[in-house]
Amino acid sequence: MHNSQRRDGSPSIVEVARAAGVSTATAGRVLGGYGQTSPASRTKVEEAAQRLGYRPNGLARSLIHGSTETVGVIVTDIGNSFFASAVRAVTDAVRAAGYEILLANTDSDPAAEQRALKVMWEKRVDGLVIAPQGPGSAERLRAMAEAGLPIVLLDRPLAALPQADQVTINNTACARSAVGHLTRLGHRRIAVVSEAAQELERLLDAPAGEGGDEPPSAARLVGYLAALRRAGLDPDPALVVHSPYDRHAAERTVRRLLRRNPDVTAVFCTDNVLSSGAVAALQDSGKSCPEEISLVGFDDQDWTTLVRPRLTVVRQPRRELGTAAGRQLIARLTDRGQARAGADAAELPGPGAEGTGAPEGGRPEPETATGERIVLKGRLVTRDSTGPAPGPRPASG
Amino acid sequence: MHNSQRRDGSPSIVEVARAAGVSTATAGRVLGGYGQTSPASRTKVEEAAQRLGYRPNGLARSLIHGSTETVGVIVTDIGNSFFASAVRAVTDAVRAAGYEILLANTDSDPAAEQRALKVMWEKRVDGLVIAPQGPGSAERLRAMAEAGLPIVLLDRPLAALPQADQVTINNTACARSAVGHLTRLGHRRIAVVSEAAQELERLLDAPAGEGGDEPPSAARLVGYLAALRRAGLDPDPALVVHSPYDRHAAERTVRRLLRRNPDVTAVFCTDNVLSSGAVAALQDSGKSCPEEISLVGFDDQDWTTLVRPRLTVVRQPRRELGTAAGRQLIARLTDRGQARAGADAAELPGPGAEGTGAPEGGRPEPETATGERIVLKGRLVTRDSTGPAPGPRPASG
DNA sequence: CTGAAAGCGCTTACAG
DNA sequence: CTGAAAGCGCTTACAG
Repeated sequence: MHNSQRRDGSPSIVEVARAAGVSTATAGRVLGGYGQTSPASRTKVEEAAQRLGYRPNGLARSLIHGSTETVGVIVTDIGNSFFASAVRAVTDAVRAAGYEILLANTDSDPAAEQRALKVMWEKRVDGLVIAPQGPGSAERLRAMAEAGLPIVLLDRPLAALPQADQVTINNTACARSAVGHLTRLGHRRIAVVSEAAQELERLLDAPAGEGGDEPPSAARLVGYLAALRRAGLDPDPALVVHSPYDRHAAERTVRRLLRRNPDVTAVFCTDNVLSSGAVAALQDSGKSCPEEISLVGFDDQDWTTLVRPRLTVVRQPRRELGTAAGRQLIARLTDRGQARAGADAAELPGPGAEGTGAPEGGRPEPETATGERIVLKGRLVTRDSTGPAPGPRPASG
Repeated sequence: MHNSQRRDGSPSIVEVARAAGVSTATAGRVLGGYGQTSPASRTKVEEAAQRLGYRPNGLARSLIHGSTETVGVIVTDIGNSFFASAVRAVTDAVRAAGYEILLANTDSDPAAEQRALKVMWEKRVDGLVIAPQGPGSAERLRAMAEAGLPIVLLDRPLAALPQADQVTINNTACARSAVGHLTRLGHRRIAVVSEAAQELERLLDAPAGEGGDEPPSAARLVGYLAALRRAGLDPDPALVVHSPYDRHAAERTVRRLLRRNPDVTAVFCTDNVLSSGAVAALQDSGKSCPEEISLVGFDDQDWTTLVRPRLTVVRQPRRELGTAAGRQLIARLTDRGQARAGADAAELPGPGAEGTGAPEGGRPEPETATGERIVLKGRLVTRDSTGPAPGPRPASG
């Protein structure tokens, strides 16, 4: 009456074995569905298990197998609609292969990231999908990567961690396309709202049109600069404004921008929360859109077709990003180091995928090989918030 | 060279013990931070652990302790902004107490829910926060509840599972307030878009003004009916329209509604995705809002102040809901069955909390006791999408 | 097909 | 303070 039930009320395999009159090995084989068992012991064990309310203990199983069928997913904020969509897709992709996810948010706090990594590692996740914070993340991830834990970087690359796979979108090209749209409409005073504005100096020196190793915000700023350059325009630091990652902060920032630079005729926002702040600021500014001022947002959220004018945006394939990341991780977990999720990603509806740097087999240690680079394509969706530049100046090619 | 490193490359406590020249018990005490250890062995063991790259195995620890410091969180869709916010808050609440979360989506599919529950149970989560599907969920959860697993129901009650705690909002009162606002503005032909429209018959017979045990959609419909009744209006089944949980479906539904019932002067939407569909439909209808038609949405999302007219909505405390659910679960996990998160919830900024049915201590078996009922308050936020009913009829009431 | 035994990596009484 | 031993719940060779 005291030792036949464990503390959590669930009997172990030895109780079931005893009740069924077989050894624990046989009970284990029946209940775990491995090895050989006779129909006779099968019925005895199953009946006993049923009667006692047996429930397998995944911890013991994982301890032996060395795998938990669980992957860690670390993002900055699951409350952000971008990550909500992406994580949903990651979940679906890995769950289809029988994996659960352990979720953590970092709010871009290195300490929180560190803590999440430590806990997940101790809980023995089989792999990791992570939207890293920045260069520091590479240091935090290195030991895990070197120990052979499959890691897929989501949305943000990490040049210092080449062995990890990464799934990103072509941010620079997207931004170039958005701003190119504006220059073709004749705009010459084009502002950009960016989280990476402080890095303008550095990015001005970046090789023309590249930004593959930059985080999204910086890569988009590179695209902005490239588009200006192509149109023969000089970047004006006063029009490259920084905003914290918060809608109301972005609203204040844009309001101030427009007040101080009345000649601005177009604004490009480099992500979803900055976009909503900019819409609010514009509505408040008294300027008509797109007649007096044009606006391009980032990330095609539902509300962008509900506001008036409908917002021209860069659409990024959020779900596909998550799907590709999840599939890539699964490929690593099953193919054991010879993964090529590039092929899988190419099956995705919208975006194409470009895998590069695939390790050609034969290397004994995949740890020293370089990970997949999967780049999904976003695209400009032109709607009503962008129009010809106002004033006498004619549109130029 | 072969047996000093495990398959995952991480040495176990016995390797560390050997390297440090102590017993595994002593090594365990140092590395696990329990028991008594001398400074001498502490340094020896720590040095060895450092050198070998020791990393504790949480599975073994959990197997012994009988707890995993992990809670399951099951929602219909983390991609939905409501759950994205709520889950974020749950995560923060439980993480503050040292717990991780295992996340699953069900898409309201009973089979998916069943599978998630099974896996989480086998992985030995210490507790569960779940937005259940409906009555079937009670059956699926019963065994776990009876085995003593703490369960907190998020957003949706489950009358058939009284032992679980539940955290909901006062949906009926919110809806009554929203529709009351419309009747006071003189509207008499008020439509409602609801996922629970098919249940109208049954709900018409519900005790006046109650809806505490109904899922949100039904509870809101009850509130709608109560508000009509109070205004002396008879509900018209033609104005209670069902829509699947999808923005575009909702848009079509509302368009059809308005076409067939040109005398409708107000529409109440009972959740966030239905609201965005309705806004789209209204914009498309050619009717001006609020002059010809008023609209009340549900769930105060960012975009509701970005559209014109700004949307009048019922604001629900999404984050607080998640926080209260997380705290309640933690209370159960630490207080061992004597939890009272009602007090905690009352500390939350906005909403008040009403705990009822708290079990008064002394009962030997908490399993037979009834769980907490925490009800958070939503409220109507009046903006520009609601105005006086058009036509000759004066406002009454 | 079946069972006794060893083991996954750690923790916990129990002696000393 | 320390170590030998047993044990958490399961799986895996190894004999039979």
